[in-house]
Amino acid sequence: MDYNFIEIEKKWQAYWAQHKTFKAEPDSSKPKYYVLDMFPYPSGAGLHVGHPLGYIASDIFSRYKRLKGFNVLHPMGYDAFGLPAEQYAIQTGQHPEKTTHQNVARYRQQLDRIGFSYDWDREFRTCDPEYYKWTQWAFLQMFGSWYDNSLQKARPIEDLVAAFEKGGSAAVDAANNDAPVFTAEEWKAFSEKEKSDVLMHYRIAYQGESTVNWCPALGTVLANDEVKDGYSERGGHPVFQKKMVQWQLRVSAYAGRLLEGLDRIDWTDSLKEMQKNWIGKSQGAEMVFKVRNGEQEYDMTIFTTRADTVYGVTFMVLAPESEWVPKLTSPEQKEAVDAYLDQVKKKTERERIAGKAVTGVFSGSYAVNPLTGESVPVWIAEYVLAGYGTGAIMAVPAHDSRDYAFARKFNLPIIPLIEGADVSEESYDAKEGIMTNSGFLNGMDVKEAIPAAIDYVEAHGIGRRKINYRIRDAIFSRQRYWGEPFPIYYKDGIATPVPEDKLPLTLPEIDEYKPTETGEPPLARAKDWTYEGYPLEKSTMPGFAGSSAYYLRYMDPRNDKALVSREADEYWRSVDLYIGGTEHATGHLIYSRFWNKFLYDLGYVCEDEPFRKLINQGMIQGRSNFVYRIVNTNTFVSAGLKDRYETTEIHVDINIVRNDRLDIEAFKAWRPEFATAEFILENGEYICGWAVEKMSKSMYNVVNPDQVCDNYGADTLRLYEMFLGPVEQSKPWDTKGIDGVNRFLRKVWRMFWDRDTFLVNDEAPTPEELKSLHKLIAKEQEDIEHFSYNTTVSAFMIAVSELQGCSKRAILEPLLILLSPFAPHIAEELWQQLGHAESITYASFPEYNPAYTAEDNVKYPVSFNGKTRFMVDLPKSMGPAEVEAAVRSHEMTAKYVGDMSIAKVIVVPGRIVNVVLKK
RNA sequence: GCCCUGGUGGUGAAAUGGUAGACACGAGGGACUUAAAAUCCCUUGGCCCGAAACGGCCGUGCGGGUUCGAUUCCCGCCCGGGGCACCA
Repeated sequence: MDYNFIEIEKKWQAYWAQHKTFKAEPDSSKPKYYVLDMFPYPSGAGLHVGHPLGYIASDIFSRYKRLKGFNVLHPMGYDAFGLPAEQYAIQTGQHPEKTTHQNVARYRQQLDRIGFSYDWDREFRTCDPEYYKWTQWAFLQMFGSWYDNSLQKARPIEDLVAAFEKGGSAAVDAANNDAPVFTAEEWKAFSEKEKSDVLMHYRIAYQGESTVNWCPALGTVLANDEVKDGYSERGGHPVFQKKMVQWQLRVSAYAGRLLEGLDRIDWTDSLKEMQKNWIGKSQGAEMVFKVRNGEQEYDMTIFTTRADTVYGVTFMVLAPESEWVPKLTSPEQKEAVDAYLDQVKKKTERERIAGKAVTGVFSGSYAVNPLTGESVPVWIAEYVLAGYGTGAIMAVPAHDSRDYAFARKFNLPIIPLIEGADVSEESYDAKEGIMTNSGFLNGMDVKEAIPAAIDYVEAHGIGRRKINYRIRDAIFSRQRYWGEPFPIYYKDGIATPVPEDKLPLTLPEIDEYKPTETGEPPLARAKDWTYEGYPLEKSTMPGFAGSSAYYLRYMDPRNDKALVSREADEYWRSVDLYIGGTEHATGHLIYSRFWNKFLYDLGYVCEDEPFRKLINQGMIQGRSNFVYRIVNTNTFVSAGLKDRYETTEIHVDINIVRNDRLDIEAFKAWRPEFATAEFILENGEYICGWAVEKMSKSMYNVVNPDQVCDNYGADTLRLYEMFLGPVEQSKPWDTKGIDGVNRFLRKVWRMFWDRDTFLVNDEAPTPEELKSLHKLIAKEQEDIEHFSYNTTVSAFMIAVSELQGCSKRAILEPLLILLSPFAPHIAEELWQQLGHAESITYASFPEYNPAYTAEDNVKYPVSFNGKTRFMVDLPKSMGPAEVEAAVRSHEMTAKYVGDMSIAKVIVVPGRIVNVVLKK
């Protein structure tokens, strides 16, 4: 019998589906293990060979854990709301639901061919109403909650109302956005609308005005992580800053916990670092400066991390969008300020970043330095950001490079505060040196001066210690159709939740997916988009809404009473292993952690962090091939000779190239213009050039997993993707090595079959055979736990070549179990041929017995003055003195000693012998 | 600019501080075969000596250091990949 992978794979995929082999149910008799892949967005292009890399790794881990006796939850689904389907709908008029459905079907088909051990009964799409009901539900919970800073947790909004009734706004320390100040009496006197407006400043899901990333081309706002270098991540359209009222999530309230939680989870350093950067904690102080515009005087708060430099403040700067700008613009300067603001507003985000030109305008007002009493001018400049700190800064040009550039441009004074600092050419930003020109701080080192200055400021009521975070609240509305509708309607202008028992609030049908002529979101086109006669919210939720809690839903996907039942949540708890790309570091992985912590605060889930361990799989890049056409001809020259001619490099479809050799006939047939092509060959072959590039259609370098499954089988694909290198590493897809892996599987097959003879026998294994097997058991165990799959595959190859010719059941049975996580189809087939009625999934991982691999002898490397010269086999039981004696009398020793003499012999028992020679 | 990563043959890569290059591809040679496919065996980091050798020298981006011994640890650079970036 031959190794017919096509039939074997079909057979076992059907078997697993039919027997629900991978169905997971809570089972208190077994330890649980939850392995999750970042679910895909089903795009129209289908899967390429890079997508399954992480899926294969997680599948191997899942199958391994099952063999180890764990109850494994390994689900899959689709992140199905999003822009591409909607853009396609706008262009074609086709309902995004339809495209999404088709794409999902195609993804499922492709996934099924690779033989994943998913529990498909738990599959869902984020655009299913039964699913997004719970996205809407979570939103309503956030709408109905506020964040208590003193308890550091979210609480029901009713608690806040009760506190206001008792003590007004001063009664609580709550996260808020510029909430007004009021007494208990004032609160009681507020109208319903006024109360609602006040509460809106506290809700965790709130509506508020803020500067947002507005993308006119997409007709929607975007979250910070959806903008890259001033362009939209999807589509690459320019993005502008604009003030708008939007739904937002108070992620910033959780900044401290998001940061501190990183210490308790097993993620890579680089990913934690990215999140730390994104959260951007900085410790400093808020300080109050008196500011004066003519007769008007105000207290203006600024944030600084360098309170020690307050003696060097020579001017103040406001962000153009700051609320202080109108207050502090003097009548004489009004025209200049307006012109400046106008100019700033017209810039795209891109221009603002890229230009880095120093711009600004004087406001006409002055501020008083609270320590020196000196008066300094207040400027307006775009290098100060409205969204960070208070949107206003004290400028210390001597010790801040941005302030320095500004001072130079506008001729403002620069006062150095650190002894010996030369500020004639550039600012001295380093936090080291001895303070000078700084009153009571003089003589201190900067490191002492910072806390000393803050202490002073606090003692004199000028300011207080403050921690600022860079992370912003997440903009949560999109002016789009293909997303979750907000379960919010407007009753007399008050945002009111649709009752929970009316969820899901399903997307209405509309006839066109574009925004309306008046610029309203597409939902404005829906007939009767109202609730009990009141208008419903017309924007929809962003892409990350549906992916923020999907891992919880997998625990209990068909529950229509709760997002997840208490029992299911307490059994599965959180994701033990999460595999996905780094591109979600500052998006999904932040939002999910936030979302989970919120649900945790309200007692809906029992774990505070959703993903205990996270592995980032690398990207698989494409390996493109090129042909070289001699200019103005239809003649192509082989890569090795191309330098002799003037040529143009042309991408050639990698499907007509094998090992960089071009299939000339296929090339002629590829495109009509090449039909008459001529070739200059080397050694009778046309050698193509190559390059590693992103996998994309336009570079003709996309490798589709289906092709690989057709040619080599899913088991080979799985093994090969692992063999390619460490999972975390990015690498080009290169089919060169795939034959080796396929050869290995055929070798395994031949341990069982010689043509039509079934070879397996019941002979007792030899010590050597047991040693090979147990070395492999130990290696696989060790490697899988460390996600080092490539070395496991190598270990398999070594074991199989050592075991060549061995067809003993006692060896082959455990070998198949070891192989099954990697190459499950072939393992199942041979397992069945060994007479097992049940799937190999239910087998147990073989027990490692160190006795079989133990060596009686130790191989000592013998070094002379550090150069290892030879190895000597000595019994393990030998003591250091005996080892030394054996080495001294070894025949090779005399040769290396030569005319020198032995000064001493260093023996590290079990490790090394080093002979130190001297003249 | 700041932070994180990585740098080893023709290629993908492997090495608890202990014979660098396992394993695999590719390449070369051979066996089997009418032939091909498949399979199996040998060689394969560079240079040198040699009839041969378990012969010599060099070699893990570069320069230092620690050590009997460094791909591995420490310091200073160079280059690639990724992230953040007027964050006061």
